[in-house]
Amino acid sequence: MTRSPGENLTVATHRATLTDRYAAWREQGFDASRCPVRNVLDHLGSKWSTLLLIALAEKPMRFNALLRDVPDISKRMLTQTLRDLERDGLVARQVFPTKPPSVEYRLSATGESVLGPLTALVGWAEQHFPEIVRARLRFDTAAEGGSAPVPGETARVERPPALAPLPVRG
Amino acid sequence: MTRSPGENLTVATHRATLTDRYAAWREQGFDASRCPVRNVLDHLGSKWSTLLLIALAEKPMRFNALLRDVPDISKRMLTQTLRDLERDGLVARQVFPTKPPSVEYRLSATGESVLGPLTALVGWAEQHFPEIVRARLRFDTAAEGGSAPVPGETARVERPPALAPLPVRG
DNA sequence: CGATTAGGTCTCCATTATAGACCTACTCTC
DNA sequence: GAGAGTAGGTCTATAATGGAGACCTAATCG
Repeated sequence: MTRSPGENLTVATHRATLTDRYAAWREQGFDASRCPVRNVLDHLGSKWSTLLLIALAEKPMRFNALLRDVPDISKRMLTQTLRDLERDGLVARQVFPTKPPSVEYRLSATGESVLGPLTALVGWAEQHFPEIVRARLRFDTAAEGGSAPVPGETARVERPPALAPLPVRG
Repeated sequence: MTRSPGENLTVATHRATLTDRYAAWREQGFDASRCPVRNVLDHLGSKWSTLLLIALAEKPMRFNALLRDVPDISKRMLTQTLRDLERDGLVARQVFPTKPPSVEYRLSATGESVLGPLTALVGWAEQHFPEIVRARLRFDTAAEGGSAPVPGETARVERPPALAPLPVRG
């Protein structure tokens, strides 16, 4: 489990773990209400959730502080995302009886527990970001410079064809 | 870094890391094109991406195999999600010149490298799933059983008011 | 009295997701 | 050689979601 440079072994382990989990979900008919990926990760993956969790990782914050801190978010989305996070128990909302009542949001224990996986993912994203940008450029220029910019083209075989021919029929 | 039960120390580390990263993004004006969270994680978090990555973690698959395997996905979304993943370089698309040309999708090296963080996140999701379900129930019943089911209610202060009074004004 | 702050809600429009019909090319069956 | 089936999609029409910004309530400041 120590992050050695030879990741092949750990990749195999992850593969196995995920395959196993996936099989289990399948067996349950992929019931959305029982599949953690569809149930939990969908929320986490939404545009603002991660950003808010990271913002709140530093310290508890009030509504308008978050609004200022996460520049492009609208009030509506902030409210809704915070509600979702609160509903899932990742964020706790606390109202203080000040003259205009102030509301503070903070990570719950559960919310803190997600920081680990989240850090791993953010680390991955930062590490592979240049690579991904390059891939996008390649893809986009390939799409433009392809055989024909005509949009009505079906089944174009752009990339070098084959290695293992795959059975022609099932 | 060894997953000991006393996670407080590691939580502090993650907190620090994320806070640090967040500050860096802020300094760059949160430019979306430079922020890995907004740029990369958004894609990964989309409804189908994770599921497809997990499906492909097991073995390369063809279009219709994926369509059958991930039951609720529509053709259009499968196409689009695969394109996105291909564009980001996480998935490689390979066309075989069989009689009806067949297309195989497989994880690229980059795609494999995300399995680690992904496994961590999936593990977290499965581990905390019951907890989250409970939180949701609590939240939903609290919302229903609240003072009034009338939808036109503003600024309700449902939860027990205060502890630290927070400065009344900035 | 009018302006400002806090913490939202509400409405409206634009974007995105989804289902499902359709298409092309080929093979197999009869 | 007509019709059905398979592979890998595209296209269209509609439903759901996202986002900008107006609006609301209560209190305090000038």
